[in-house]
Amino acid sequence: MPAVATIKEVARLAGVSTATVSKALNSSGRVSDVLQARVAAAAQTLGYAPHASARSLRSGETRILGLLVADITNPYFLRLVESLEQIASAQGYSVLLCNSNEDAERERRNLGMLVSQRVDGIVLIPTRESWPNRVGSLAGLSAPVVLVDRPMEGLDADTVTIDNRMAGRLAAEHLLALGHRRVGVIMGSPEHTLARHRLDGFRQTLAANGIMLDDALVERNHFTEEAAFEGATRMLSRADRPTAVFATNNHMAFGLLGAVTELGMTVPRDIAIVAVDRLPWTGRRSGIAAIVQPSADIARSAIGMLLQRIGERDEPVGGPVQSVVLQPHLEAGGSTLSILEAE
Amino acid sequence: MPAVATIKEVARLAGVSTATVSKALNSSGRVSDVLQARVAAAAQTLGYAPHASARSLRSGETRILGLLVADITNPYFLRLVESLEQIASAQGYSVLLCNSNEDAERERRNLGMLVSQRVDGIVLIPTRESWPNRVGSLAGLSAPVVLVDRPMEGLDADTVTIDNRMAGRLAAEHLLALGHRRVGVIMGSPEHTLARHRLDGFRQTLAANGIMLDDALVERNHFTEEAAFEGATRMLSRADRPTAVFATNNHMAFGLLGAVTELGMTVPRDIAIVAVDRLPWTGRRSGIAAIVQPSADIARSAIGMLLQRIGERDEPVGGPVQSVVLQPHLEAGGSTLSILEAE
DNA sequence: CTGTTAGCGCCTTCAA
DNA sequence: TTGAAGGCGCTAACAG
Repeated sequence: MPAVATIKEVARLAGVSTATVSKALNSSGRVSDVLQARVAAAAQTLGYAPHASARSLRSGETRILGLLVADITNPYFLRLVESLEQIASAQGYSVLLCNSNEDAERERRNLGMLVSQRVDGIVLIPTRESWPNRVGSLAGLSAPVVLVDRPMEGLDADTVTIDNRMAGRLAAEHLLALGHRRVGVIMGSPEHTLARHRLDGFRQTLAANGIMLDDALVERNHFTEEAAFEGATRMLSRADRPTAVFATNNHMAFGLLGAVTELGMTVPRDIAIVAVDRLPWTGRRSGIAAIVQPSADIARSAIGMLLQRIGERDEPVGGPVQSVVLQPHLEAGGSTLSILEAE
Repeated sequence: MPAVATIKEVARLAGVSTATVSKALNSSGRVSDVLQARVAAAAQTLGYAPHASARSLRSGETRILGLLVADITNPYFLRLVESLEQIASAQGYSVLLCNSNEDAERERRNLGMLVSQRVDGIVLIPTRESWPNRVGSLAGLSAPVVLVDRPMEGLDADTVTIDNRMAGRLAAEHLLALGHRRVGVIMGSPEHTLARHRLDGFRQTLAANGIMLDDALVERNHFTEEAAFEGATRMLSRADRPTAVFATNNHMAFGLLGAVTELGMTVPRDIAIVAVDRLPWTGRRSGIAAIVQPSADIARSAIGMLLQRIGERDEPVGGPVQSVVLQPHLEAGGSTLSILEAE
């Protein structure tokens, strides 16, 4: 296993100085065509590839972005990672992927690693739990951070989120339009802003249409599929069970779907479901209506803001913190149970 | 945005030399308890984090592994990435993620990037198409490479694959046990070893049980969901359509599933399906039997072999090339259509 | 247009 | 036990 050639070896082979090699290969500074060609040839034959560590030690930039994701098993975050990688790559950045697995301590360690790596910027989907002085640590970071999906109280950082109240509202409007009156909600912990906003939007829209959301039909669980499964089983076993259910994210929807199947029910024949985020690879044919978060747009915004901050790095003052809020949209798939037709 | 503190600043604050700081923080060499504590305190207050680039320039290792994945939209590869990240992380390695998107040219560029980054090792799931001198380039690499899932003709590298003939065999045995006689296959291009092996195992097992696979019921398509959808639609529209279908991977299964739904059929009521890889997050309840590839084990083997090579780096000769073949297993889910019961 | 030089931050001799 | 010095590979500044 020979080590990769260095600039010095290229220089020797081409019969020039290392500075000339550098200039030739980076098209910086003037180099005569003859030497240009000779250097290129030498680099070619040696299979030269510049040593990124040496270069970033010198230049102070790594052309790497850190992706610190709370939970990569969430299909929505996964699609986000996919988009982020693609967009970063198109802009000439590589991507260091870290999964915190909803573990605060892992997030802390991963962040330290990204700092050590001197990544040029960080896309952070924070864990639900925090760790000691998280806000302070993030604020003191030398690399710009953009927060995605989950905003963070007190942190003065760029943010990309969706309008979660609107997500709830779209879900409610969809079910109302189909004639549903008795509806349930499978959600995670109401202590988390995001889930609460989705519920609020849902409830308020129902209320505005004269329907009072029965609190007994709001299952507040842990954010796990299992908890959602149990909650949903409970809810659907009631005599006065709802005709439609709103699931506030992918994990909730999977749990709900499991309960539905387990109970011998079929979607959308027996029950209508609207969920935030399309269930991956089954979306349009599952009979489940989805409130879709525009992950490609979110990724584009996030990387865009990051690159802007990176560009500003040497400026005296950075611009004001930006907060982009994107709108989700309904994707009914045309197959949700309609009470109107049934009647 | 202040830059991260350097070892020099820590040294000054602690009133010692940089060498002492280095020794103290890395527990290499002897340092008195007093200085040890003073250094630790200084590092703490300055928020010191060693500059990974400087360190790797010096040490010649990056503690980064490259993940070069052919197609991250394939749920199976995605689960693999998840496992790989987790295992690498547990071993103190970070992960640089690249998606080739089944594009040979992108793979080539990404590989160059990984070389520039001087990653300590590369997990490669190669694209189906090759690029000029791919084998040569990979063979000449200074970092060890482990090939996952798709072996590569002529490349002398460690490999982790599953027994693809066995995958076909398990699928066939499952369907035979359920009493199916007329079965179809939705596969990608037979030019690719992997798909061909799965078909071979399937066909041979049928033959061994006195059943001749009707070649008209083998849809050979591109490896896309769309192509599979079309092929499946064609197959299921026949008068003599099969009672069970084998899909050779996730994309094929999704296409097949789409066709089934589109034609108003239900799984497993109207047709039995067995597919390689569990459809993500729907597996046990979908009525589809899965030939499961043990992704966690595959990831463990791959990282293990890589770390072993990395450990051997300075050795005179590396050990012989290893080729691990893992066994898939059937996960029927108890809900596949049984012809026996139906009769 | 080309080459020499210095230094980015770190770790590892080697000498005290 | 501690510190001084050199060099990993690269590029920007300057000198020729």
